[in-house]
Amino acid sequence: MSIAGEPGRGRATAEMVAAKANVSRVAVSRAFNPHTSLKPEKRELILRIAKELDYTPDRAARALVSGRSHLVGVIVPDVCSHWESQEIDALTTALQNEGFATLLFKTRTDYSMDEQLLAYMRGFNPDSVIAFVENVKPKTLVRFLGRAVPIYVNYPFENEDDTPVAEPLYDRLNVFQHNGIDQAVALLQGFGAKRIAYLSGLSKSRANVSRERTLRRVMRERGMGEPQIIPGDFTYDTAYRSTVDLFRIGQGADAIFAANDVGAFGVLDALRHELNLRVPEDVKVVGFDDIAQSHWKSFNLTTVKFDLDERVRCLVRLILRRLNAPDAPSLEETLNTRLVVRGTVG
Amino acid sequence: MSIAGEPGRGRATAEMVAAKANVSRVAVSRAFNPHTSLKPEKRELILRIAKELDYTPDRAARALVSGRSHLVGVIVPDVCSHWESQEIDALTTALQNEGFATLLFKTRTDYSMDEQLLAYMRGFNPDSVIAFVENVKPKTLVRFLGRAVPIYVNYPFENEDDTPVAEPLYDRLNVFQHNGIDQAVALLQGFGAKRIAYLSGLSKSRANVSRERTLRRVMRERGMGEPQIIPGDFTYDTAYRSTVDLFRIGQGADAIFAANDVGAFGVLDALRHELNLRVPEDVKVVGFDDIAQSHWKSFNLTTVKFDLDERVRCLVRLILRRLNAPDAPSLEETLNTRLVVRGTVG
DNA sequence: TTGTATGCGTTATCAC
DNA sequence: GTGATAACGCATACAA
Repeated sequence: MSIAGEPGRGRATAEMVAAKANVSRVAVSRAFNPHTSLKPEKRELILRIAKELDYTPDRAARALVSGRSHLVGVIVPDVCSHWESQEIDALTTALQNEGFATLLFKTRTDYSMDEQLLAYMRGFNPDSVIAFVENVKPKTLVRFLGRAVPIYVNYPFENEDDTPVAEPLYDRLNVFQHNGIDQAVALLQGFGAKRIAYLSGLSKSRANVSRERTLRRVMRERGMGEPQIIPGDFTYDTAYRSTVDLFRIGQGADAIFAANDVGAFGVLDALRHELNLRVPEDVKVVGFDDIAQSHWKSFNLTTVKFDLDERVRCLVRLILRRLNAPDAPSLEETLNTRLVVRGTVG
Repeated sequence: MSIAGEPGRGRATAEMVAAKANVSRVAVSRAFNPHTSLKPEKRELILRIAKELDYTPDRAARALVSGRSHLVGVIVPDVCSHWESQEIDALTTALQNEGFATLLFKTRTDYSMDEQLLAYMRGFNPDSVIAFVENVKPKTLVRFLGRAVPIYVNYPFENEDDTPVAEPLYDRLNVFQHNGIDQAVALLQGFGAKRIAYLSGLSKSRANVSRERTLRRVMRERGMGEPQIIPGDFTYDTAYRSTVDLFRIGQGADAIFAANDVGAFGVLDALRHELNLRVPEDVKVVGFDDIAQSHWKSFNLTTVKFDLDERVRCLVRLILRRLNAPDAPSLEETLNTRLVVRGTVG
């Protein structure tokens, strides 16, 4: 079972393949780079021998000379948060299909991201970086990226000056939340809800702030007054406590719009198991995200949905476009939201 | 467009730092490798200049010559499956602290893993690989790993010949499930359960087979006869359907032991919302994993727990031990389970 | 179409 | 303790 070159441990190298195929080392390199010119039969031969020897080009070496690591850094505060884990999953699959690998970096859950982590990350030379964190300014991030251009998932505010800034360069996925929120409020209104409470997410989060502002505007447009804001941080436990407080200490509400699905679960459990209220008869509940659990019978949650697959496609497209045109000005993609109606409003 | 030597785009190199600090390029390299000998003041100076220039050693170049990529490959079928996402999260944090980055690879959910993915992964030259998949034999995996030694999470069977095999070399984390299962069955027995059903996980899964066998043995030892096996695949939906079938078509049960927590959630929802049975009065339920959701009020699940932190520590220890002794024989670590008692048994 | 020569940024091996 | 020099494995400009 031993072969010339002995690839038992320590991988086969291009040189070994070249030797066995009676070609030059360069030919082997070319065989693995589709756009180069090489006689088809020769390429075929080389690829066959390579397979025999279990040879794959070393990406570290390739990265060194080509300046492409084929690594995409993903910075997350929490891998196991439901929405993010679904997004990482889909993103990894999509990137894999394009020949990239996902490199995971974890920040602290409080959204802080120190320069040490950034410097550490840069050492791996990612071709691109997707930041799920929101507290780090592009200006800071860019310093640590070498040639990579960061991608931000952006939740545009109402009335915000949105002209792209030239410096520093970063690409954006703009997620417009208006449609879904408007549909949700219309549904609530149609079922007679008057007093709507908004269970906030982390106050630092742009996604949260944007949701709250949009909700405010939509309700105003529909002549429904102001939503009552109750404190939250995207977690189940806080949502649970806040809901109990809203009804035990505060004035209660006809409907609760939660900043995310997991928070909505906490709301539901508090309403049903602690406050003995019926959903949707006594209180209606709407979430945000449409994570996989939302269709579970315990929750059966009406929620504002992102299209995950479309979202991932946008991100991958941004990466590829940027790699094809490293000097292009700021790139953008756009995504919308829509309402998924289940059992918690009615 | 941009000026070379300027750290704006295109990172600073060791040479630039050397020039600015008036030292040799080699000194810069040494400054970043703690165990090398360098006059402390000199090291300090270099590190300061490096910080000024935002310099970090390029890991691709370093990997090329040192043979260490500081990349740990993690192969998962499903990032968003609850237990795995928690494990990936903890693992990434732990690895990051040791200077490694997590490289994510996704297999198909059906546990298949083709050689194309393996070859692809190997190109990145991971220092170590942790396989959460169970259908790939070490013998196959090793072919694609170069110098890395794979780590398997192993669920030893009862009465299994467990002498480590010399060839191929791989390291193992042995998870003994007996303690937790025994405690769970004792609790069920203490509360008078006689007919226990086991909601199976994927039948191909070693973890599942081991759980089932251990449950069988524990029940036999306690004079409780055989468990009834109902089909499952670790998902909520299948668990839900199987539970309904068990009571509508089959004979029902006093208690259901689910192969994982998510399955147990499906069981709970089916019992309460579809079959109008009370838990734990009519039917008792036990899960496996103790994921974060299990303490949620909707579920409040009694479950067999792995200690996640301990598990991650074991994995990291295996990686470090192996890197320190690449030629050592098969390494092992051991982990136990225990019962977490909540509200679904009583 | 093919081969030769060079360089990518770093660490290891020697000398001193 | 320090510096020159040689790898590491690959891709590309250039010459043939």
